Amino acid sequence: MIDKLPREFYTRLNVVSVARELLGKLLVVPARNRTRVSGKIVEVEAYRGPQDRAAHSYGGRRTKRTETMYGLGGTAYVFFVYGMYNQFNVVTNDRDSPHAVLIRAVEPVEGIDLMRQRRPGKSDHNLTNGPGKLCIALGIDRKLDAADLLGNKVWLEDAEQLPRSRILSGPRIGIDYAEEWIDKPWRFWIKNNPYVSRRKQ
DNA sequence: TGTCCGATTGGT
DNA sequence: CCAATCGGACAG
Repeated sequence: MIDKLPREFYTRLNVVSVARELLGKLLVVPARNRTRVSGKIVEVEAYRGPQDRAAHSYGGRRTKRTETMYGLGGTAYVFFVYGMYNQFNVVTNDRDSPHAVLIRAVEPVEGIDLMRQRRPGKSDHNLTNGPGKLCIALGIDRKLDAADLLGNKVWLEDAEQLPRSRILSGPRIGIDYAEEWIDKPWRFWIKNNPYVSRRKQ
């Protein structure tokens, strides 16, 4: 089995670099009978609290929900929005430095039959091409909030480093309230990958 | 306790 | 374009 990404991958200081380097990595969730459901990360966004107006931790906001963002790099931050969807994030940097990377889309790799069961009626390219969708397909919910990514509930595995020429970037999605932070090009995706979420590229 | 709104999605 | 849907954040 391929090794889990080590702690040092997550505890680096620059969340934007970590976000870019997460492209191509494998997100793994164990399923029944020692099977796995997994996907290759194809789209991410960096959130650099407490300065970043778009981050939940903006201004040092520290509540029951955001507390997870203040944990050690290599922790899962799973939150619930719009009354129906979960969103999976990777906490980065040291403890008390509330940075995180939102995983916006993955390409199915293992367990695609289970993903189809969990997203009935959806075509394969529509199983995991959005942050809420991939949580449904992979079986991620708030029970995984604060899980250690070096533990056995959810983790990431290494993969080949993508050359910069295969990566595109642009502004983050759904943060119209973030004022001067709206235009930061902190969304990254793999060029021409069909599993990147829809809406402007 | 009451109000406002969201790091989205799917259907019109 | 817009409704769904409900927990989190914050004011009072």
